[in-house]
Amino acid sequence: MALDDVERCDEVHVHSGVVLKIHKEMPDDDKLYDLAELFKVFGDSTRIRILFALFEEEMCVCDIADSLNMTQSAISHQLRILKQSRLVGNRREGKQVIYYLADDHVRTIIDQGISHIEE
Amino acid sequence: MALDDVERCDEVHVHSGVVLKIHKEMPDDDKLYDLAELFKVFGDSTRIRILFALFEEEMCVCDIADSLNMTQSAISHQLRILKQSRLVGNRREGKQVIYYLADDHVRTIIDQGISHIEE
DNA sequence: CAAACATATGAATGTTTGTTCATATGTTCA
DNA sequence: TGAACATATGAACAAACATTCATATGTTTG
Repeated sequence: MALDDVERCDEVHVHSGVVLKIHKEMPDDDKLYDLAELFKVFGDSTRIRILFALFEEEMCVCDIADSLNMTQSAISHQLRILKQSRLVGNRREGKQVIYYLADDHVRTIIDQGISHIEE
Repeated sequence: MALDDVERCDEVHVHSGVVLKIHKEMPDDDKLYDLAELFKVFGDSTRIRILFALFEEEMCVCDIADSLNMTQSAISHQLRILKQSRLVGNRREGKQVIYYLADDHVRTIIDQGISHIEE
């Protein structure tokens, strides 16, 4: 589909200078996709609860499932998603796998979210 | 379902002190739900693109649709979601409705997201 | 090596969600 | 007031998703 296949409002209302600037500042599709994917990960309360749990300290899967009162399987599936987006890391310790927060962005993003909803 | 209906790992692995602390620090369900709902809003590339457009300047619905090369209806549906979560505001100016960013959290959250994916 | 434990994963299922299409609401202007 | 324009919205549909269940993989220990 070409760029101009879609309806337009009157020329009066479209300021082509701005439209150009928007195109210029807009990240490319890959980056927009990655960004949306990242925020999607925060968009589930189970995953947010996992992150809050890991704010306290690193933990094995079973401890997380226990703290959140959910099944091991459900938690494991969600940890996979959190790990794919590099929000958490893990390491094996014997039979267990220990998960931990990957970096500080997690906390900053969640804190900003909280201050938004608390306004 | 009671709190202890779910499987547990060996007592050795559950540090009840930590579990208690997690329960203490964990926001209540309403807040977790609201937080997840908020991030869900960021979890769609169309909505992110709308926010990027509004970073440049406030705009009417038609200009946004135009800049993003999408239908008025699709944009309008998404603006409704953005407005519900108070990320954007709007005002009517004659036939048009002008949308604008509600506050700075939007920018901070997106910037943190970008720095995470760029790491 | 076998049993027990901890975690991961594939398939199935019900739910949520983004877009489209048709149409309704609201505003201006002739 | 009626036609034209701008926006909003409900219904429908396909795609994405979270949990469950069954089972596989990996690790320790007797």
